[in-house]
Amino acid sequence: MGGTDSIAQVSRTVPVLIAGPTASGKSALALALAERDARLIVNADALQVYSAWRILSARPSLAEEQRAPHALYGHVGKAADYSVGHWLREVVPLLARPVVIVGGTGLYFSALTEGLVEIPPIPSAIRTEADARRLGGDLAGMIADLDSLTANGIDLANPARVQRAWEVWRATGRGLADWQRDTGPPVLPLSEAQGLVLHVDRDRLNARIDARLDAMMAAGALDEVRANAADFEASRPWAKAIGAAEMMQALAGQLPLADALVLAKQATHQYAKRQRTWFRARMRAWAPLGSVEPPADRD
RNA sequence: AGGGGUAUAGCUCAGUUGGUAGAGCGACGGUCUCCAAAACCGUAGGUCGCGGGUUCAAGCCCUGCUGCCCCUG
Repeated sequence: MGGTDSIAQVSRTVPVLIAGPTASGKSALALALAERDARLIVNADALQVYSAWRILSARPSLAEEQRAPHALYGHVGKAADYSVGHWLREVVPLLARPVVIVGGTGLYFSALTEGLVEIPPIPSAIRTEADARRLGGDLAGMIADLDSLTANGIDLANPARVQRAWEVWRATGRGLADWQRDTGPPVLPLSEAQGLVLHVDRDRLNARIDARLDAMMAAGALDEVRANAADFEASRPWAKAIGAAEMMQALAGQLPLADALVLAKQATHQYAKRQRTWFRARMRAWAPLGSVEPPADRD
């Protein structure tokens, strides 16, 4: 498959899932399918859920949102806690309608089609305690608290993974690995949907990424960052939009804007690489699809 | 023009009393079941500006040239 004519081969009945790296043209394809089949477009992108970013996260424009119903876009505020679990719970009721789920967050799709254990949310007090220990460099202490099954199953050099395992143990008194053994059936098995992964040649994708950032700047990305400057906290999930931190520095006069843009493009290339790795390794069963050419300004 | 400084991986730089080179970033590859546009792991890059010389041995010393920077006129 490849090109816009590929749409003809996509199912008109089952849920369609479209994954792909940033700037690969996912949104355009989703919109075409939504218009053809009267589908609801459901976001599967960890950053496009935040209301703070429309331009910087390459969220569908207002005009595009009017062409078809969109869900889970820009509906999360800065103060809210949000993660795969929240996303999955929000997706479930939407599956009653014809949908096309589109995004670049591999973890979200894996949770949807392969399952995710329901582990109780971590109380903020424990999160705070865990953050303090991690930042204090007490990774070894946290690892020592873990049960051996869990410890053997995670990357002990990865602070984020260790913290997650520790938080689960601390909040529930049960090891993460033990919880995960109880993973139930997926909400939407791949066999009941059509999974598509967009592929774009690396060099071409990087060029599209660069062009898209330039387009974002022309569309007012810097103003959007300025509007979020007052309560910008680099460690908060919503603030992780690629380019936000770099442009904040530029606005503060700590970095020439041109340099900030180079860094943002670089970071986006690296992000796209991580996405490619995930799709390649975890979504082998999904149908590969060439990118929809024209629109490089959207996902 | 004269004086001084500098020239080491794509970039910024380390290289101890001379024993044929390292780091960070980048690039490339990978991992990942709840902060995932996150976090983490691995790999590959250098005829040490060019030419002479001293030495068993030179990125390190001497010398000529070239580029760049600073100062003076």
